[in-house]
Amino acid sequence: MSVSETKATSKSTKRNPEHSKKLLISAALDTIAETGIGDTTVTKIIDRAGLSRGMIHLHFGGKSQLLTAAAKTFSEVYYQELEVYVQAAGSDPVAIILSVIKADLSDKVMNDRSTRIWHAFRGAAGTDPGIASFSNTRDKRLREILNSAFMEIANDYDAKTAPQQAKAATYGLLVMLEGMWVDYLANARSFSRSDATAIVSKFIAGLFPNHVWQVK
Amino acid sequence: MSVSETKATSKSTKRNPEHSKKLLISAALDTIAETGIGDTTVTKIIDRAGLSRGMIHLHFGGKSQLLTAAAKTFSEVYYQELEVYVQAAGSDPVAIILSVIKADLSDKVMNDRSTRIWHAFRGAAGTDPGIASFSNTRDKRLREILNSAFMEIANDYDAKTAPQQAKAATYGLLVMLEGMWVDYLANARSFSRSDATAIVSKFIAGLFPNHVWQVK
DNA sequence: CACACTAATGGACGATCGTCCATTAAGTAT
DNA sequence: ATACTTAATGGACGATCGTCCATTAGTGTG
Repeated sequence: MSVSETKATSKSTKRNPEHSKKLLISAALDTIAETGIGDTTVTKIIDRAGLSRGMIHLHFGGKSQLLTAAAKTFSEVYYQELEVYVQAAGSDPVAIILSVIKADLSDKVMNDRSTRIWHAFRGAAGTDPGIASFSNTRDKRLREILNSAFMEIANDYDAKTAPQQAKAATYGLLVMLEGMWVDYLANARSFSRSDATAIVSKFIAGLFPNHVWQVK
Repeated sequence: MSVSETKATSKSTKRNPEHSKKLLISAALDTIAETGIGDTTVTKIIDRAGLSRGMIHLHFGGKSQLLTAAAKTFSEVYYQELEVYVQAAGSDPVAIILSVIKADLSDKVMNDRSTRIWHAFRGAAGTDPGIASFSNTRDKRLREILNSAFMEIANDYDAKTAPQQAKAATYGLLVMLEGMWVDYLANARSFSRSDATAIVSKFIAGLFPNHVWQVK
């Protein structure tokens, strides 16, 4: 019997270290989103996870290592989600850029929880080196994707100044998206994804007016 | 003797409640910049201020009230500094907008200390209502100034769509500046004020190409 | 000089922090 | 069944948290 098991790793009830780790990371991220990093305590985390007090020290060695692991997980989830959108865009540079915008402003990527967590980790990155390394991942990867796409586009205007134009466009788009995350954090209730998307597109269109920046 | 006193309120050494309050607020802001709000303790604050333990409770009633007062002070300082730049710009809408950009990216307004404090208060605004009220001041005032200036400019292109254009330009510029503060926070060492200024100007120029967006 | 007022002090309080470990319990091998 | 391994538990520990207040000391008035 028991030949068919839906998941090899999910025994659900008893003795599952891997599941416990994930539970702790998830509970840590939820707590950070709710109270910020400074007010995130081991008591809050283990209460939310429904586990016992010693688990954090057992599986991660301490609270700070758990938070670092949580930052890593959070960064990876963002990156994976982004990649899905970019892959679906194909090879057209305009489509790629629009897909990044669409992804970064989607409710799956940018929401109440993620903006709060992101904000907390950004603040902690100045002090905590472990968190800082994962905090920069997003920028780095985004910058690569956008810059190469903008380079291709800028070449249609003036090949000589294309590198500078692409660099400026990349930076400008990145800070706009970054600023919109902050705006969402501050005014989540009144934030409009469609308005945000339209305005970013309008700004990009001002730089490269011969291309069609149609958001679909 | 002692007819001439440089400042009426500065006795410097003994018994100066007003000076003590300012000292506490300043020490609180420094501590927030260094460790974030969650890790800001009364011990760190009074150590930095060089005052005794009971002063916070005596002058502010508690730690949280001190932090609220600190947020208020910080917001006011930013607002005052901004006003200086805007007033100097005169009545030309382009000059006003450029002055806001210049002010927001100046080393006096945007620096290591201010970006960290701002970031900390932004994060706390979601939980602490007292801090939240001051946290929104910046956006509100900036929005008013920018929107009326952009309205004037947009009227030179198409009076019918001017309100929407102005609104979009205002929002886009605000999120760009916001994003640049975050970029400064994350990468203060490599951040270039001149590059940032040039790129913002370039984006705005893309929206209103008939105007001259010369940064001086 | 004596008195009232209040800024300023710093230690004590209970609560809560993160860490650690002796103990229990579950899974596996012999 | 027995021995072994290890996930999981939860209480105890010293350190530190914010608050509070009895006390000290500086200032102005009679």
